[in-house]
Amino acid sequence: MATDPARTLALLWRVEQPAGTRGPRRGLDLDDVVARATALADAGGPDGLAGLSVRALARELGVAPMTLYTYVPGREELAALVVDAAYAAMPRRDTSGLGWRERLTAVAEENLALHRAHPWAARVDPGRPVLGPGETAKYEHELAAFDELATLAGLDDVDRDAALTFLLDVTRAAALVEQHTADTGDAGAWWAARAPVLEQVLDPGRFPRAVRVGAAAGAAQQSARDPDRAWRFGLARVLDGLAALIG
Amino acid sequence: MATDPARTLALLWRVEQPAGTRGPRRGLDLDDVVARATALADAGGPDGLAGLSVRALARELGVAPMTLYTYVPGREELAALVVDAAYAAMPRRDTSGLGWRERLTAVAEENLALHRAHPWAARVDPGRPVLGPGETAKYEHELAAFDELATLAGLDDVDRDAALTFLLDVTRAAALVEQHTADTGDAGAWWAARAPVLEQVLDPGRFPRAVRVGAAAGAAQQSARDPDRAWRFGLARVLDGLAALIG
DNA sequence: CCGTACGCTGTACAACGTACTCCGTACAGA
DNA sequence: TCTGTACGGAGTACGTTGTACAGCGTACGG
Repeated sequence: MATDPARTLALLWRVEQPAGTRGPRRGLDLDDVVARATALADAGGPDGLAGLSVRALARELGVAPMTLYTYVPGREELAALVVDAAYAAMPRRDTSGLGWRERLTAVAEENLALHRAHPWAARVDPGRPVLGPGETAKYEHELAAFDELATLAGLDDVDRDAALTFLLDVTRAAALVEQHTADTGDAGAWWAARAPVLEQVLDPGRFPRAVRVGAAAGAAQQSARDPDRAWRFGLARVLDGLAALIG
Repeated sequence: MATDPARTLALLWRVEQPAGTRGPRRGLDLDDVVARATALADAGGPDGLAGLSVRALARELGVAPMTLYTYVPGREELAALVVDAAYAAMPRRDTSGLGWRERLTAVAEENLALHRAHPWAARVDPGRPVLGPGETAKYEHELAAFDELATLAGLDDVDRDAALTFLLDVTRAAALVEQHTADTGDAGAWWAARAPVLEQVLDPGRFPRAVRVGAAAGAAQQSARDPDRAWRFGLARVLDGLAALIG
């Protein structure tokens, strides 16, 4: 694999070289390839993007595996395209004019919706930016939501970025927990399979808080009444923490 | 693979059935296997745990690949053992008696140290608890750091868990960003490889904030002066957000 | 009308996890 | 002391992965 960053970026932004007109016409469209890959990843559950295989995608597209390599340099670049396309497809509420708390809440909700639509998105390494058009548009939109807060709190650009990262981190983490409880399905079965060993081993004398709090948190997460209490807790804490920056 | 949760838990807690005394003695120690696996994962960088292979570990231990399957049911369980061992090995400062801000800061710093020692630890899915002795001890220790805050703010057990999750999420996210800038190594080279395309494509008219803030944040992360500013920002926000719960 | 650039594919290789089968060891019971 | 058997370990093999390479056929530029 080349893994040439410039080539990957050119692919993401669709600024490939003209690609001479000789030979047979392409049978596929890059956007179709990415759309099908996204569907496959979605079908693959939380690890759908990691589990996305070139061969499976080729089968889906009715094409030989190696054919995909004329569209995309390799698996890694394909994943980047899928991620960026998901970012590009996010609905972005126009919240200009609203208060900063509402704007930040909207951003958080949009990201929560993303993670619900594409469970694998929560496993994308946030430390490795894709720098594609989708991610850039998302970044621009979300930074705009901080306009009022940045003014009120006197945030410079570095802090504005940190504040956004802060908000997204908490949202992603909440999505991961939510997915786990959803995957678990029958919560009783999950615990039932583990209880025999845990009862033998989780000594309330050694781990008083862990046993008590773990049981409470586990029960709360699985209660249908309050599925996203941790999420709302985190969001409220984020907003309060940022509010403390204001004068 | 069996992937029997009870078997995995028994393995983690070392409460395997006695295992009759017939036949040759075991040539390896499970703890050694896990220690070597940890070393291999550490050497593998950020994706070291995902990239840890049974064959490579067997080679390292001077043993046939299949031999490892008499110690561990499969790759997944091996990974769980590695993770739990890393949690178990974390130094845990005794901060009882200190103020809650100091105690929470200590917890955050311990986790940051973990992520620095084992970059792969930041990629462990926090939604899928391992429930081993290491994780349990870590959980107990960290919950204890919230004792004073829970009293002052009237946190119930569910909120206490959520608050801890909140703190750890922000820490993990900061570690991921830090790792990225560390991996990047020569920051100039990273940007240089991407600049030609980005300059062509990042229109400051379309993405005014993204271009401006992105540049500032990128520069700040790579400045040696202020490597963990985002981390301290996040931690301060967490503490302020939690402080708002008091009275 | 040809040469050539290009889309596409079949084959092949290295690496992976792990199921199955066998071998030799060393203890339990006689 | 002898023997049956439980058990640790290893060799082989299968199906999977990403992708390098070489060839084939198509359709346009000259």
